[in-house]
Amino acid sequence: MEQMKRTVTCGGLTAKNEGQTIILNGWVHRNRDHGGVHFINLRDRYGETQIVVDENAPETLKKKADSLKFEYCVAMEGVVRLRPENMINPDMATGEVEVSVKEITVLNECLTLPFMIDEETDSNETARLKYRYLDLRSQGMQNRIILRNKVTYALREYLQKNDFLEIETPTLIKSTPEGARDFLVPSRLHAGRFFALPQSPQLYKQLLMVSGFDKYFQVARCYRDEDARGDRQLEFTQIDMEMSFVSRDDIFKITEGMMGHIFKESLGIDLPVEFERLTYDDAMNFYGSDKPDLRFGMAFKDFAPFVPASSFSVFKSVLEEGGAVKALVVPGAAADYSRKKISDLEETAKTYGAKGLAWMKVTADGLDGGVSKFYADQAEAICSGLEAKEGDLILLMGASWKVACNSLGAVRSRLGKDLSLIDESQFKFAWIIDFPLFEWNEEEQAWEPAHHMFSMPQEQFLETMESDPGPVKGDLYDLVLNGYELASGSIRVHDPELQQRIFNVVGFPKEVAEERFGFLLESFRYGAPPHGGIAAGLDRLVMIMAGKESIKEVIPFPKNNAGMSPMDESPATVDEDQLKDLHLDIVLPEEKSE
RNA sequence: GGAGGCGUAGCGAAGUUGGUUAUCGCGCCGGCCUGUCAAGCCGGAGAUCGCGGGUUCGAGGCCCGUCGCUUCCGCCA
Repeated sequence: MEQMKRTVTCGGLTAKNEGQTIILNGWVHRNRDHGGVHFINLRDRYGETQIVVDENAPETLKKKADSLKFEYCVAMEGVVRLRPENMINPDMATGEVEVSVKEITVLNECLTLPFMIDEETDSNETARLKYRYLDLRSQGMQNRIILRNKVTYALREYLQKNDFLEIETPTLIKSTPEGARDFLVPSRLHAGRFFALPQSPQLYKQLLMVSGFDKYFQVARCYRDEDARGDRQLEFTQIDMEMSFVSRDDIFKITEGMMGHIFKESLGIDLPVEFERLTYDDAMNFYGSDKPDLRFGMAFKDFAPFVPASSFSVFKSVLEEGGAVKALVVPGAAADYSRKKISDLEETAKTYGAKGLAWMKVTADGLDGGVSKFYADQAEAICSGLEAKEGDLILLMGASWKVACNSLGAVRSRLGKDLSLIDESQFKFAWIIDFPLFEWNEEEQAWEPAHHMFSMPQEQFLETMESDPGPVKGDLYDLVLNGYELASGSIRVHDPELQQRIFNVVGFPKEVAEERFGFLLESFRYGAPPHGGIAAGLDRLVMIMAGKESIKEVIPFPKNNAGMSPMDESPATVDEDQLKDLHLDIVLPEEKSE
């Protein structure tokens, strides 16, 4: 092997190398035998090079070239030469040159592939995950893993330059049952006790603030034992940050700077210096989502003013019950949207709890179709109020405020895709600010934290927090990008008294708080600085940058949506002895009878 | 936990209102070919149509059940 070690990579040859004798190591990407002349594309992660076996090559060499199959790992020695003028391949980085091969060594053969290794693998996901090491050979996966590396490199570079320290926090920690379900790790040394894997380094990064590490970050692996989705995995990576002596705007600034640096360094794209800001209320009222895709418009209009004068009773009772009636004007869609297509949209709305989706079309003479007869006499006022023009489709949603927003928001998102309103090349960031701190839980008949309990209420609500929790806004913020929640953070509570007041509002017993995170609360009594932070999903960020719709496309070895790995077949059963060590008995759920 | 979609050769797909030997492309095997770069041409092998049951003279297509995957809701920041 020693003498067939590569002297150059498959992406490294240009006209400048003409005449050099070189050795390449790589994989057989394509093999084209023309009888006389024979071409082999050799590939490694740096690129591809065309190898030529000339017609006057020795028979043994020709035979050897002929025996090479897809993905054989080979070493080739040869001479770099310029391709004939008319044979230059402009689509290939090394397209000016080719290597006239003198010796071929097969380093390892390859079985018949389960799928072809192309630009992108078009095989089913299970096969891709089972043979992930092959899937990762595709150009697309290689590019995305390389992009991911560029992103983590750039963010570390930026944060280090801004005096942040990268500090590791433990991944065997105490379970906190609030929020997502924890992954548990049984303790061998302490029978009946468990560690949890962190859902985030939240408590530890706050403790680091108490310790005086005033600018912290970590590329942190986090775990949540919840059902997976296209943009959610059991384990995922967060760009976790925390700062002391800062306000919300300081955190925005450093995050904007970091994103700017990441996009510039890894994609060559200039982002705006500051991102747009949108309150939670506006995001919900206008786009029906707390993570709106702002690459297209179609903001909702309020339809409530037109309800009382009409005899359409459904909307009337919605308003009487304190709900909302919202309108979505779809420009020029009246002709294209048949009853069938509108009822498809209605189905989308229904998955979000809506009971129906009303509609009407704007014609030259007023309103037509759907519920138009109830609003005929207000046609002019409605059209000017909603800024609707002839040929537009008006969709109307009446429901509780939240259902109306969410369901019409889902319809808007779908229309954005269906009508190709989205410029896929755009990256549209926005801050969503002023989230409510508390949410009313109808079932429990109690207030609960909208996010978590450690976020600071905004100053102007401090006095009325207990008497009227509903309107209390927190110093909470999300960063959204193209319709995805990319990052989430808050200014934290660092005052033990204020923290206790928040526990009281959500009915969180003092003893339980003491038992769960007493160590954090105690630390606040030792001169804890005011602090706040943010955590951004690295997988989601890279996914969006790569133009993909699943984070599995940017994670080297992801689980499938059932939370399993088809490659190693984990999770798996373990030996009795292991269970015994851990003091565990397995009780499987009973078989369904019948 | 719930809803929709999918399951046909190693991979990707087609398969009309149910009707002989289940079709196509890629890959695989054999042969031909002096410049291709998704090479081309000729030939060949390869499928109990996810599994189980039912309706029918006859099921890849219809019905019921079941399993798997997938998208979404719930859940989750």
